[in-house]
Amino acid sequence: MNLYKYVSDEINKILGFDVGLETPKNRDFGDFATNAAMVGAKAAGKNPHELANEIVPKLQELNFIENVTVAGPGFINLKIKDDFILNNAHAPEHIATQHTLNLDLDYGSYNIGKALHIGHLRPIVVGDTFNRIAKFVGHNTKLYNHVGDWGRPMGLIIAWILEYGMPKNANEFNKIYPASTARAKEDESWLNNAREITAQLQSGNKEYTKIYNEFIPISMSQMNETVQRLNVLPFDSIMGERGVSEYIPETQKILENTKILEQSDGALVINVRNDNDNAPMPPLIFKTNTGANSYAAADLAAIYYRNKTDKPDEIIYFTDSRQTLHFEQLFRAVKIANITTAKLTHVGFGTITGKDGKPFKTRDGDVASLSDILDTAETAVQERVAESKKHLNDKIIQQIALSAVKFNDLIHDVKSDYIFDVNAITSFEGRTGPYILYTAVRLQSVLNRSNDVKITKPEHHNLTTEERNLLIQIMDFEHMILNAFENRAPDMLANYTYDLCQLANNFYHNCPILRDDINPEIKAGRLYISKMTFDTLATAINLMGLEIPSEM
RNA sequence: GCGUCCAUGGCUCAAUUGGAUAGAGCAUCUGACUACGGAUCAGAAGGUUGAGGGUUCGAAUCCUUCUGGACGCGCCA
Repeated sequence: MNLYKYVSDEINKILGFDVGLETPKNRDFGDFATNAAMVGAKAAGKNPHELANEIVPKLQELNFIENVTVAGPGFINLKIKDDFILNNAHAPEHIATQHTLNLDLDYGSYNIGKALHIGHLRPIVVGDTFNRIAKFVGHNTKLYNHVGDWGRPMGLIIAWILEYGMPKNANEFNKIYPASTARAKEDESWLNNAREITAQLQSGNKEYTKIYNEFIPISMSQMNETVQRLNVLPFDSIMGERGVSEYIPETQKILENTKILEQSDGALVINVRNDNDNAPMPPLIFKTNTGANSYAAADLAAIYYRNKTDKPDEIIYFTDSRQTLHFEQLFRAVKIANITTAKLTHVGFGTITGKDGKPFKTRDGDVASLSDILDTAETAVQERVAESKKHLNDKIIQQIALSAVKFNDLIHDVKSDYIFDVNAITSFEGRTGPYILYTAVRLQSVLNRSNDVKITKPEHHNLTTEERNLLIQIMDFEHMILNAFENRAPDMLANYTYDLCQLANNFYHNCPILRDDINPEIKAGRLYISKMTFDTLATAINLMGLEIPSEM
């Protein structure tokens, strides 16, 4: 049961108007509180306490209410009956919403030429979890990986290959783009050559296409390998810039029909400025002066394509917040040309930084690759396991390491930068992924040991404070997950899960379950609560794309 | 220069989107029935929420000025 919604609905019904229901930070006040008396006082011409005293008797009639009190400046605090909590708490199930939305989610954005690096971590991890959340609350999603496989980097790579030959493996391939970029910085003719090659590739040059088709698979298979380690759901479409470029002519026609394409210094641009803009708003470049398609053209064509094939209600992009201006321009252009009526959303991430507050680099000063980061975490787990003289297999070590990296990523507010401190996330003490998994493993261990006891809902069970708090948290899952979806904020899920684990460990310590001196009735009640807790935790862990190890 | 975002104990992050006594983790100190699994749990200490002003019953949250930082501002993606 969604306790919050139930209580809120019942109160609104009995009072005849909608009140704002809150859960007090301090549990001593009660399970729920409303500020209705304070909000309504002025309009009613009464003081908050007077008004509160009129409301209280009505609320006392509700059969699930233990007591109602007025406190502070006029808060009305409610306490829910224990029996009601025990009888209505259950582990979360998929939610069937009345308004199922078709959502196109865009994240990942591999770049051909560059191995996946730390900058890909957040979009993929957060995007994946958001996808799982969206499905959990009843929406349809389609996952797009808008691969960067058609822009200037292709020209730079081809130019290099023309001179030095085809790379033999992924490692060799990875060196090409940085080398060619460095050369372009010093040598303008090299850059111009690459730009020219890019334009010709895009218009079908056979020689370049042949080279292109050879290195693309090398790069893609390497990136797919890395992503598989992240345990994320597969993309539905990896149609990248090249794939959507097929739709650029149709998109261009729409833009021409609406007469918004303009010539400017040899380029084709769309003016997206607004009269009340007080910020610089450069035009969106559709085609460059060499005739190459810009990334904006690919983005426009992608929206055109998705609108046609998916009829999405909303397209959500998960990228670095440095692209905010680009998406603002893009969304304006879409609106002007009326390419789709779908809502367009950009979720912009902060940067992952080192301790110095600058973008995270390895000790050598290079951008850390995603696989390096996972390797580092796995090594740290291995050391930790060795210290504690345990023996865990490779799979478990990977599961624990991944939980450390992903949970740390998910728990941060997406908008803000966060510091990637290898030591902190691999110490595994406190608020970490391993803590979450450990809690689940212990609960599972208790459940496994209780084979002879049937786990059913007890007729009656006197709740301890720990049990009560835990059950209320479980009953808050649905409310939380709906909020996480609405706010595009998977960090709400991560924070909730951590709180759940704290309460679960609290319960575990203070409420012995299988010990011999515990009577069978209490044992049954606590097993019931343990099972529900485990199921809730397992759901949360699954939504974060993590796995519960068989032991730890 | 213009714009966007940010600033919360020594450190890393929360705060139900305007609610009550600002909560956790790390680090520090003290403890836990001879471990239903100690990667755990309990307690102590640590705060004028960057600074000033304003809005109202009520501000970390909204407005404003300032300070400090990150990022962005036409042919890169």
